[in-house]
Amino acid sequence: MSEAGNSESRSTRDLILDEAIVCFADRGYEGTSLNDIAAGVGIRRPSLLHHFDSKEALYADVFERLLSDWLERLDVAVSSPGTGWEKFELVLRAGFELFADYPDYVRLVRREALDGGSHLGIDLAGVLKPFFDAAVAYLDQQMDSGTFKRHDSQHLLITGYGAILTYFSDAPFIDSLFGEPALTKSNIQEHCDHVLQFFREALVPTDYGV
Amino acid sequence: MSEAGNSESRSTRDLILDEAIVCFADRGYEGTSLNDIAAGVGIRRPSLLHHFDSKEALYADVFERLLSDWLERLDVAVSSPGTGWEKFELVLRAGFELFADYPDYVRLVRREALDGGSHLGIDLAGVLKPFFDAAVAYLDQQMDSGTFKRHDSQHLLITGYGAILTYFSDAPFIDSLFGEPALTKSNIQEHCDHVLQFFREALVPTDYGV
DNA sequence: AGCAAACTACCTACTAGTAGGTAGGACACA
DNA sequence: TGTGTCCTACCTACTAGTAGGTAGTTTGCT
Repeated sequence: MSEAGNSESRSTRDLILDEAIVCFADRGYEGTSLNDIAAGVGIRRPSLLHHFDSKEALYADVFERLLSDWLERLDVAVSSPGTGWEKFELVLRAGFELFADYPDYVRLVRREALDGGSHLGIDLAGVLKPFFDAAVAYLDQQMDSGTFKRHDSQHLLITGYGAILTYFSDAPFIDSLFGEPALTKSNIQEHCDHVLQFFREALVPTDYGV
Repeated sequence: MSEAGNSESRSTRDLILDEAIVCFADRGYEGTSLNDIAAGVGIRRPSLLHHFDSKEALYADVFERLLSDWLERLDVAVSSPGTGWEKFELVLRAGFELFADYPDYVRLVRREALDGGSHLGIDLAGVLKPFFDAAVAYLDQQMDSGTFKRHDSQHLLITGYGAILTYFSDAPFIDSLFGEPALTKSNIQEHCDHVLQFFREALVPTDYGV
């Protein structure tokens, strides 16, 4: 979160946003009623609507907060020093860390990607496209110089996006397949290490070693 | 589909199931009303409820049809001959083919995985777990014998699951990132080839060649 | 074959309940 | 005395599901 502090120091508006994220992530936009959110905060629906003009406006604000959090951390990771595999690993680990901190956000984004952004004024893909394009350019450059093995950069990124997001978004499903909770610290770490090993073996030429 | 024929040869019940799949995949369980589905078929809601006891029963039937379709094709692919990478590639390609045929099914499963199976009597993960366990055993055996490089089989499968499903479930989102439709025949083929190349480089030891 | 009972598939009209949203009053605090 | 925050009470629109009725077809009996 951008803000810190216990529930008493946070404004009602922030408490509503907190609760809305959980509800929208859990049950989706249509599956969540304003009554659910208001009840979670401990107020009535009309009081909630005093802080937000409408359900759509609340949803948009939730998403705005999410995106600003993400872009902030993404910027830090992307603008970090390092080259080749080192940098790639750093950005990927930052992504994992981000998602591990906000698994609710991940499920929200997944739902939005599924719905095609129909609830939103803002265009999720449009906001992320510059980062996507920059990543494509970076990968192409690494492949041109021989630091990375040749792959289709766009498809590679989508594969990575899917491999990482799915672990968080489909956690309840993976719980059942694994027979143990997917989102424990150690299991998240394991999956992160696995994805990194996987990408390294697919990307880094063998004569470059580790 | 299990059944074939044009819309006139299909029973009303089947037409309802067809429409329900599209609606549930598009807008989710909560976002779809029985009026939407009935209107898509060209009948009234009460007539729809003559064929299905309730909305939940309809949803369950949709899922039952989906699962039987999937398991049928999965069985064929899994029980195919072949060893090592060949077999792995065959099963993966079968999965891609299946998803390409029924992108709506993929989005439905994704939504269900997100919701944790809350709408369903049957347990999606429970049905798929035997296949998952069999795949884990197969991979472990390949790694023990040195045919595949060592990875965590469970995490490897989840990574593959995510990499493949995401391309279909998040297609509208990927459309925007790519700047062109993701679900064209050629783009699906490209992504399939990419994922296979990716997995081969991560799995097949270099001294085994192609 | 002819007739009647039963069944199928659909309809309109309704129920009870819930959704998002609004109007206006109570209360606290500056 | 404002101003901000909350409330109750209400609205309209929509939801899933039911009641009851009506064509048309199928079935069974003579």
